[in-house]
Amino acid sequence: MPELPEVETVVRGLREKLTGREIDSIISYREGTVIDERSEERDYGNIIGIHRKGKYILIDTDSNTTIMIHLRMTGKLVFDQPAEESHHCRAEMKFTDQTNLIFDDVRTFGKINILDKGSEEMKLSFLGIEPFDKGFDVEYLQKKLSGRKAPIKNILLDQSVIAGLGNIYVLEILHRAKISPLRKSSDIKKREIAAIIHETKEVLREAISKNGTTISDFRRVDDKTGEFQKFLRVYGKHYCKCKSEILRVKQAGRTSYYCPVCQK
DNA sequence: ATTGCTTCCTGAGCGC
DNA sequence: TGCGCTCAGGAAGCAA
Repeated sequence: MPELPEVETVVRGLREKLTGREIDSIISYREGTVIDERSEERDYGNIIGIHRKGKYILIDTDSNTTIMIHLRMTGKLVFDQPAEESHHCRAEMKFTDQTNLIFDDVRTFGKINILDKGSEEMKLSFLGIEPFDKGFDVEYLQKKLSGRKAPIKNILLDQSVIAGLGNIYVLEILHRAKISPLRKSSDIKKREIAAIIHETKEVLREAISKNGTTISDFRRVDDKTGEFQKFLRVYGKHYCKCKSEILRVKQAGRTSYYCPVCQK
């Protein structure tokens, strides 16, 4: 499931492969996957920049256009692959030099929004802070947690609090910070908040350096898998490194994994 | 204001 | 072999 490190990995791949290419067409093979919301009809233009906000991929062109892509759970962007080789091809971007980019998405939740440049600002204004921003510090998180009765796990998953975390990384962060995902947010102590901040940056940095986590579907732009799944400590595990059994519980509709001995 | 449930969707894995 | 059930989950939308 693409979270910040996987999206960052894809963005880096896209930047290398797509920068400077001219978009000839964008084909939607499924109703609702590609949505052109621009104020007027015009060419897509040449790709001049690719970046990321939270889990959203943003592709800028010189035609006053920003292409916003969200992979959701099973979306993949694969460069230079014939559409017929992709099992669940939902959309395709064709370039004037005959190369292409395939949007493959088994569960069809992913979306490609074609926008007037700048209008993504408003659309993404609900997003919270980026984990690598200077402002992501104890003071920021303390403010967000104070008075909140929901479990810490739920708050960390909230994109309007921190942009980019998903189920896997939130659980890895809490395990490294030695905090149970069940803890009430307002009860988390200052030094524990500091641990969460530190481990968030650390886990994300490590995961990006390993090209993200592939559990089942995630692929890089060259269709290779990530490697961080080898370094997970709780997600999907049966035993903690301390030999205790990892517990599984449902929180906000998602499975949480945690070690009742290491995490308090 | 905050919280939590349902919905979208398909394929894998399991029991019978 | 094949059927039906459960599970995986990001974010929107809605209800309490």
